[in-house]
Amino acid sequence: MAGERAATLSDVAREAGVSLATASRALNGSDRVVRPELQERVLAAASKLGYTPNANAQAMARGSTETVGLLVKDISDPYFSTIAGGLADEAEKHGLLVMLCNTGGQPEREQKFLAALRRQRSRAIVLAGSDTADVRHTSEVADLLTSYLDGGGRAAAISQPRLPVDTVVIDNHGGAKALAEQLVGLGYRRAAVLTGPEDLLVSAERHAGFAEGWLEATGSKPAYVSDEFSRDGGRRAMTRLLEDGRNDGTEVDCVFAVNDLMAVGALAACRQAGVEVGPELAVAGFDDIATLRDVTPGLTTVRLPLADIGRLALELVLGKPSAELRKRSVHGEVVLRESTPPRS
Amino acid sequence: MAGERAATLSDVAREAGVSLATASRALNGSDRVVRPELQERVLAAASKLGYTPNANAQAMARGSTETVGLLVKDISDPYFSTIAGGLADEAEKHGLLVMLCNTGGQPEREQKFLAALRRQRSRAIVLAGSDTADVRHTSEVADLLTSYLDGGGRAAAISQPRLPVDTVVIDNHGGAKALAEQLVGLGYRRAAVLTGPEDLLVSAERHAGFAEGWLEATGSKPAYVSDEFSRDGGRRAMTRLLEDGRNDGTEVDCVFAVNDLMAVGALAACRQAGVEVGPELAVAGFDDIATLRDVTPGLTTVRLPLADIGRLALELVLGKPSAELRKRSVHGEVVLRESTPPRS
DNA sequence: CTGAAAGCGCTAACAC
DNA sequence: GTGTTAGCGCTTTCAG
Repeated sequence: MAGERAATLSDVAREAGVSLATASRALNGSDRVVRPELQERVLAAASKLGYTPNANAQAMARGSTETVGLLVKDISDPYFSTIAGGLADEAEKHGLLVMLCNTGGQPEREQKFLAALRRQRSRAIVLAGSDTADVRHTSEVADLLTSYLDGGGRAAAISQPRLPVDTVVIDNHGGAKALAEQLVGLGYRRAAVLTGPEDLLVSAERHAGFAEGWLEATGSKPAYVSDEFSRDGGRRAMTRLLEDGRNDGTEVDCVFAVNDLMAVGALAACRQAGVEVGPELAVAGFDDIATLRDVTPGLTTVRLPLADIGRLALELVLGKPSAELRKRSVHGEVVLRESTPPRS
Repeated sequence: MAGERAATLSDVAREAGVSLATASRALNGSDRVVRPELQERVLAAASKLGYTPNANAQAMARGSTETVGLLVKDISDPYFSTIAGGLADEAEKHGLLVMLCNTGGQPEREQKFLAALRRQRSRAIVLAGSDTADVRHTSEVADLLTSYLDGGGRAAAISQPRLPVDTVVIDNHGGAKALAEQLVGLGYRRAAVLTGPEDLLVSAERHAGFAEGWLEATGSKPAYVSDEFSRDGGRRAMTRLLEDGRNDGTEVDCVFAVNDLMAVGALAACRQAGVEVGPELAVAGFDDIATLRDVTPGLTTVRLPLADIGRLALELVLGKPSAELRKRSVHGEVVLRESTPPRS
């Protein structure tokens, strides 16, 4: 069978003894209606020939596709894969295919993907986690998006509203602030924040929110240590924090890692240093990654409805376009667990 | 600007004062060469007009696309997202876009996606984790794949070789067997397996491999409890196992959960039941999910090079086609951690 | 090296 | 209702 030129619509039309147009109408229910008898003949011919419509040809003729693009920094990161899961689910409901673009956080790749998505005439593009303080890159992305939008595309971002598109705004600041307040309420008084790179917005916002809450509640600013926005970054930052504290007597009683991955790294560092998290030192994270809900001690964190965020972003980008930019805010919820027991 | 019909190749050609053919050749380096001067003129015109090639049109004219499809059961599951990450990386190197299809384990969806991918004329399709003992569904998928292949498509699977395509075979049996042997070597004598649904092949294979290893080493077959192939399934199965053991005196000293997620659920169940994993009861998993490497106690497991598996699958499916089906075996490596200390 | 022209497979006016 | 016939935007013979 191999090599057998795939059956086309005209093949089907010929086989059914009808015109091209009729075959087309019968096969895809346009507004026009086809006589049942013919309809059946066409369907029969199509299945006999093993006909499969050519989506590319349809896209050309119709001027629109059935695909949406999703840009993430790293699909193997549970934060993004959970968002992707929600978005993929929603896409399926709309009969859309999603093009997964793994940028690896590299600006060039991001731009390349954006161009590719534009070439594909993707119906819509959702950008997740592409927030940097890198102004140059941000403006290049903004330009690419703008021309994509001008061409009739739709786009949305999941992040902070720095791009000229609809966005699902995650309240990193508020969530971290609420967490700080709760921790102070539990009796903690000396905090440190484990942050990612300075130019990573999520990290910066969570840091700022926590600092603000902490300052308002205690009158003092939390210390902080920066490292990678990853499990190992968290471990290293915590190790450094522990060492420094011992050397200069600036021990803290509570640590906020700006995401769960870093928090888990911090947990590991504590374990290695013989510090018992909970009784001796409180540790909290952010995101509430599902697979991490079983670490011990249970990690206090700020829960984000990640899957919903993905769904929401797609809804937003598929909804009817409006002149002004839309924003949909999503708030986190503080989840207290054993890693931050009430301080006695 | 909006609404402005996107510039086409003919616009560019006209603007540059050359023919359509020349513009095409200049813009995409066909085998033909264009005089540098003209080349430049075309490039200039293209950038002036903000020209973006239409991938759908190219696909039609060329008869081939730049996309590959990836079917996974659940992208938010770290097992799949890690595979997806590796595959996406590799795809990027080849300049390919990946269409992510989240099947949710539903056969109909899987078939729908396969059809969609075929319509899209995807260059290749990689199926991950779609292994059921459901013969009917398997054969329907096989049929769909066959006709896709006949149409010139390429496909590969990650799993067991039950489909008529190249496959990256994961040695679930061998890995589990090796784990069993090591556990016996550590001094364990009474094991139980926490399995997923009977018709899930990965689960069945791991169970069988473990049972075989255990039987050969101890002369007895491990008990087993089935539940969902998930964290909660693991928790429930473990809870039941613990209760039963207390009631009828069949306590075990060692438990093998067929994947890390279930193992983590089992850990939670033990914690709740006041059983100390490690000293009192050994627990092991399978996969070595990255984010789970920090649970306490450290989970003994069988490490699978998940990202490599994704990469490998793409390589396989992109490599030159061969008459006979190719298989690439991937083996797991037992990683001993604190959850299975040597038995004293 | 360049241009003219014939498709690629399908949809959507537009007639009948 | 159904058929005819232009395209959709690009690549690729086939002639020059």
